[in-house]
Amino acid sequence: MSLILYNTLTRRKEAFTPADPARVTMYVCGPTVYSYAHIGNARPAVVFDVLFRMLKMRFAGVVYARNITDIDDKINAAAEKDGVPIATVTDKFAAIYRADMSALGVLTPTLEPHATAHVAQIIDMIARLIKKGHAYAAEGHVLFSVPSFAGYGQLSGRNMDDMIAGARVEVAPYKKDPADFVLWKPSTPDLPGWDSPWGRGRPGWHIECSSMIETHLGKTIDIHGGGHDLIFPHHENEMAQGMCAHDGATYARVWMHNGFLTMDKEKMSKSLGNIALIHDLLKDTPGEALRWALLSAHYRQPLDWSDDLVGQSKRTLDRLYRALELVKEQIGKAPEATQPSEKFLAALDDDINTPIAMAELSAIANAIYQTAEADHTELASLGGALKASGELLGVLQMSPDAWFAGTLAVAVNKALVDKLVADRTVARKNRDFAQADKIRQELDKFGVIVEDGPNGPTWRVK
RNA sequence: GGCCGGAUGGCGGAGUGGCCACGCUCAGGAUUGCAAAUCCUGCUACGCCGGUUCGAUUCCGGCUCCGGCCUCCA
Repeated sequence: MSLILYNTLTRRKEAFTPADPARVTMYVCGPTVYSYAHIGNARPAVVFDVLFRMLKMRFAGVVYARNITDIDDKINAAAEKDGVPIATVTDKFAAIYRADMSALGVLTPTLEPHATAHVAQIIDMIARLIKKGHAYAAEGHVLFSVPSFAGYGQLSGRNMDDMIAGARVEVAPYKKDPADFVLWKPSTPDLPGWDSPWGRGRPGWHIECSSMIETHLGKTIDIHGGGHDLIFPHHENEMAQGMCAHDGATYARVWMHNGFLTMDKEKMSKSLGNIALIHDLLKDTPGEALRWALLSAHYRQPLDWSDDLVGQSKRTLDRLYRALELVKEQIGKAPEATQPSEKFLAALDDDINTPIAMAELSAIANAIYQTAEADHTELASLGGALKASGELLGVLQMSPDAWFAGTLAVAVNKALVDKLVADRTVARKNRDFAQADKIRQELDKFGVIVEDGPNGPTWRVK
């Protein structure tokens, strides 16, 4: 089986073959760090994390870069509001972003380049674009000349006439063509800026990514990913810059875009106010449950976020963890990850079909429940496959004990729960069921459920 | 206006020209001191209208509705 990926550029599923299997390159547009990230921001991070895991399993070397945009007017605004340097804002929110991603089981990318560390390279790339006749300086700005690149519009499937007809293109006196976009813009003395041949200023958004890709990954990368809303103008512009700087070399061999997370059927966005911050969600939901919810729909489909979705995800994982717990009880130790099941791999290989992959996880769990308790070989085998499959998806990585105790309110003393459960066991031995039920009701107040199994009682958080 | 997606059972969500997705929820049964967990059964799904076909949720045509991009945006 080979890996099949949908390519936005060709609008088809294609077999994926990297240019160099020893160095597969992937770049995904990361966050602009000026405030807390919402769960919609997490979708690309989680989706491409799954792809990163798949690539690592398959190829000898994978270089995955996810940038941190730390030059941006919104950052400037936030810093000015608090009267602090922009680094204070960006350092804070970059750290929070990393913590959020970690909680969602997202692996650290190979590289996390910061725009501020690449200003020299950005200036160099802009200078080369000017030299090649694809950009021009005007009134302290440098603009990319869209008409100079015949291939403009191929990614987003739009042509210049349509865009101008849309009449939403910013008109500025220094633009030679209304579609030209900014590579460098001047900074007033109160704004952050860097010296350049065109005066003190700061880079435009699109050039940052092109430059960081060139610096770390090369002229042509295998996979470029990001949210669907980045296709135009961001990725279209990135591609134009990269191809023009490199005499037409392919910029990205495969373009991938995830669909949106919606809330009440509308795109989650700060301006609409329909957002759920990862930071807040993690307060009462395990990261794996959020991750499961994010992967519950195919990555190119829209996904409507709701409390109900999170609840369903949590309960589904409960059942999978219970299967792992059962294996552990029967064979006497936690199963170790072996190999993901073939069906599971086949599902992910087909353009990262996570819903089918997740169905396979359930199938393995069902097989565990239906396997004879004495068949330790089979149980260990199934448990190992479940664990290994979960690993590729980035779930089922906790011990069942930790999972079931995970959301226990901090205020509740774990030792107290254990004591109450022990007291209840004594009551049951004495056949004092009234007392036993009373204790159970007590535990229920903490959200704790006691289950009487063949090997004594266990408890978990609802 | 231009470009691009989507419409599946109580909910989430795959997929397919004819047969079971899968998960969650709910109901009934088995089991249990009672529960929970587990097992069994059920809740007669595929936006509308035509067409092709022995047969369409799946292909073709038309329609309606919803969403996204065209401006910072994952």
